[in-house]
Amino acid sequence: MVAGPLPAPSGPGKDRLRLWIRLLRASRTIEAELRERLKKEFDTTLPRFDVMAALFRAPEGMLMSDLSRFLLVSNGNVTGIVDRLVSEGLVARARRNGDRRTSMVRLTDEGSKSFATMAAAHEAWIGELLGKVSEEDARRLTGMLTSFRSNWEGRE
Amino acid sequence: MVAGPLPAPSGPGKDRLRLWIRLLRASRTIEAELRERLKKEFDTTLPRFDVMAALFRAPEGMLMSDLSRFLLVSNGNVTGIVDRLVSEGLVARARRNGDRRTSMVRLTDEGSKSFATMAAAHEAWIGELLGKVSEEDARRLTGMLTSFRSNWEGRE
DNA sequence: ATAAAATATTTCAAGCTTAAAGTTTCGTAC
DNA sequence: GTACGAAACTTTAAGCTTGAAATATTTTAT
Repeated sequence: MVAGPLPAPSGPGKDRLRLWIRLLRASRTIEAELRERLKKEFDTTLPRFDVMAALFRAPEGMLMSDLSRFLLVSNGNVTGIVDRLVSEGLVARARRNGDRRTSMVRLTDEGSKSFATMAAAHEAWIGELLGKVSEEDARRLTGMLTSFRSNWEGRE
Repeated sequence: MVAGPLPAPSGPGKDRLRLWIRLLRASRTIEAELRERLKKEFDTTLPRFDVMAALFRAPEGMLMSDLSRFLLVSNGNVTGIVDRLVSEGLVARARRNGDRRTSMVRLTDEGSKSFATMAAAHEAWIGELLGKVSEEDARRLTGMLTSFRSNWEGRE
């Protein structure tokens, strides 16, 4: 997946393949840097941060299935991460009146406060890591990725 | 990390943040699709495919440390993946004459044949998943990502 | 009302991942 | 040539990840 430097294959489709490899390497590199900083600065992980970010945007709470769909990860995966966040007091599960299969998951006050701090640092890190991308280029790149989104995101 | 739709925050740096989120969602979505197909079609995993792809480009073999640096993953990680590939007969470790700490890792004939088949399918999948991206747009996007690479890849 | 299908979630096994600690081997300075 | 630090790997513990199986609850069809 992360093929790279040396040869430079050509032929039909090679440009798309090369694009995919660049895309993957860029996101892996940035992701690794963010993971390391989250660990060092806040003693947390990327998956925990992701879940908290999703919940921060939904003060009324989210269902487990909403979380897993939004985060693009499996159902069982979210269970474990939420379990750990609950045991750390950052997230709470609330039984619902109507449907007893589901529970609303939301940030606790502590979780919300904790996330606000991390989010500010996170945004600054992105600004630093993508510093050489001008705001205008960023908008243009975002636009290109957005316009192709329907191609790979079959559902959205 | 994978924040998304609803609100549309603005302010300095928000464009870069939005770019990062798009980048991450694009690569995660495509990655998930590839993982699923590798599993279904070839009963293998993305990490195994990555290792084999790296080795395929280096017929003379690679050191474990070369592999982990190239693939952007930790040293210990590669050990486990290579162990499994060895036990499947797709990869071989060869002791070196000079330095007894290291071993050259390379594809076996079976591994090489197996990879060639998967690589063809893989390239076709990418062509399909990125089908709406014209070859020209692909080259342009690749160029933009490449020109910003030094920003996030401190080493290369 | 009852059975069957659908939904929401958790559990499980296997594998991936990292950071840190441990092992072996090498190079180099005395 | 001995000791010391560096280098290449492996091992370990904890956590992430998936797909599939298991639970529990709700909905739908009869």
